[in-house]
Amino acid sequence: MTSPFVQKLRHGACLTEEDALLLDQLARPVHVAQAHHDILMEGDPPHTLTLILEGWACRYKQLDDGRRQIIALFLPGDLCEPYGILPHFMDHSLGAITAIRYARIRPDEMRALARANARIEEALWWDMLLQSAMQHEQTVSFGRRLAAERLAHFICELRLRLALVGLADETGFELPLIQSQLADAMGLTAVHINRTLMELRAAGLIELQRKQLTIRDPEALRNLAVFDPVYFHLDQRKDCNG
Amino acid sequence: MTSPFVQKLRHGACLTEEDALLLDQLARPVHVAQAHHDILMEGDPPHTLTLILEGWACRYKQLDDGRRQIIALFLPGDLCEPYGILPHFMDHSLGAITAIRYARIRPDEMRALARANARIEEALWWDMLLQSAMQHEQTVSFGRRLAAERLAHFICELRLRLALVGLADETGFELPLIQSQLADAMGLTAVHINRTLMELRAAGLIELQRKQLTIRDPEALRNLAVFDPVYFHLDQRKDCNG
DNA sequence: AAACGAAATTCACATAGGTTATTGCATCGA
DNA sequence: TCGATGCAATAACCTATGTGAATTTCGTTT
Repeated sequence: MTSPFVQKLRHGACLTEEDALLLDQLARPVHVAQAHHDILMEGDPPHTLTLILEGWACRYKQLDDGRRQIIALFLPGDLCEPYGILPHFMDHSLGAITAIRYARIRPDEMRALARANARIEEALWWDMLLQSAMQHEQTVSFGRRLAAERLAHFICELRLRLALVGLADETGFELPLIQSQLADAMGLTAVHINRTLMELRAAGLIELQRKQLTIRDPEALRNLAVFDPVYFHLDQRKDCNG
Repeated sequence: MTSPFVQKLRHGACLTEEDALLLDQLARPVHVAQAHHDILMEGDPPHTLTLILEGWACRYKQLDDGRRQIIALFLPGDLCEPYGILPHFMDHSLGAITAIRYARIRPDEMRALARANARIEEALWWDMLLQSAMQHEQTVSFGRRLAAERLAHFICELRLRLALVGLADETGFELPLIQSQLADAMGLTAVHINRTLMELRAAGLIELQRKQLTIRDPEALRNLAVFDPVYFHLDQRKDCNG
């Protein structure tokens, strides 16, 4: 079984078996965190990068009056910070959504590996390109998409991200977020998430029960979202041949 | 006169005179673009990084029905893409807001320079950290801040960014955006930007006439925005001595 | 100074989404 | 079996922001 980290990075560059091994060796030892617990809090010195191995986590900020915004979701294989630098102090928190397994990686080691291995370096840069492109789409969603479009886009993007690490197929995936977490992730309220979910259900686009999201009509969902996956830059990889 | 690029990067790492020279030599030749013209359009192959030398530019996306979202503003000294990688095809457009002067830099040259010079590498990573932190704040703004808070935050952030390159002081700066551009940048409509601007004026926080933004009450503005500049990570630089 | 066009301002009205509260339904531990 | 508890669903009402016009101001050109 290849790790989700390697599995994801292979979409950005051609990695050999040896490259895969080098990456996986960095990702030790394995740590765990319980659901709803913080891995890092705003103001903490991070010391290491965080790599999610299993489960879901998120980057979030909380305003003084309690308003909370989830800035990014992290799935298996996701690096929670750009690989080359750590801030002295966190300007946001990193929280586990489900129970998670994760690794802590020192950025100087990551940098040394990238410097020594052009394929790995390429893969890591591609990953940053994708992270940043997803941030851009999020700005577009929050700024200009209606709730239903926004939710549809979110589902399409999540499905593709999970598919890259073998955790989703055409028909759906496991979505471990409750509606208030969805709300915090989408810049809406829980009540409105509920309404919008109902709307998508009524339109026959999705189903969602017991944390299992089923996409009933993929094309209609993509159309509503105007989801175009070019921003994943899956064309960046040179052909991997012998 | 040090270039705005070097001037900005000096906030992220200690650069010698020689480092500054190396960076400035990369940034040649100089190109120009007229106000309102696109430098790169969605779908174009970019070939080079874009470095803004003078004037304002922006990253934006346009939806099919005309809705437009400005994703980021680029000021003098700003690199419009992460320095180490270019997508094969742009997933967004890059447009000049004012007339601009800019340089085109090949990412392999940028990477080579960073690899050869640890101070420059550090500075570039800090710049990426800042870019990404600003994106996070934008998500918080769009998701959870009311129009007046959002606008106030935007002004505080812009002022600080411009101050880093000597283009703003405590009292204000030149803001070359018309209200419909402000609207596209903040995920609001021009009418509501107008209302909100009026509100901030009426509260005695700002003035804005003939593209000159004056901050009348900096503290009140910061309070309204709950603006905390820790996310600029201005503490990252090791002390620069002898 | 007149004339023009772009931008700012204002108005009346519409609506997407927020707020607060209630209900029902699982699940779970005692 | 019985409350707790957490979450989904829904309802009634509210408000921040959007929409689609005027109308006014202002900078620029003639």
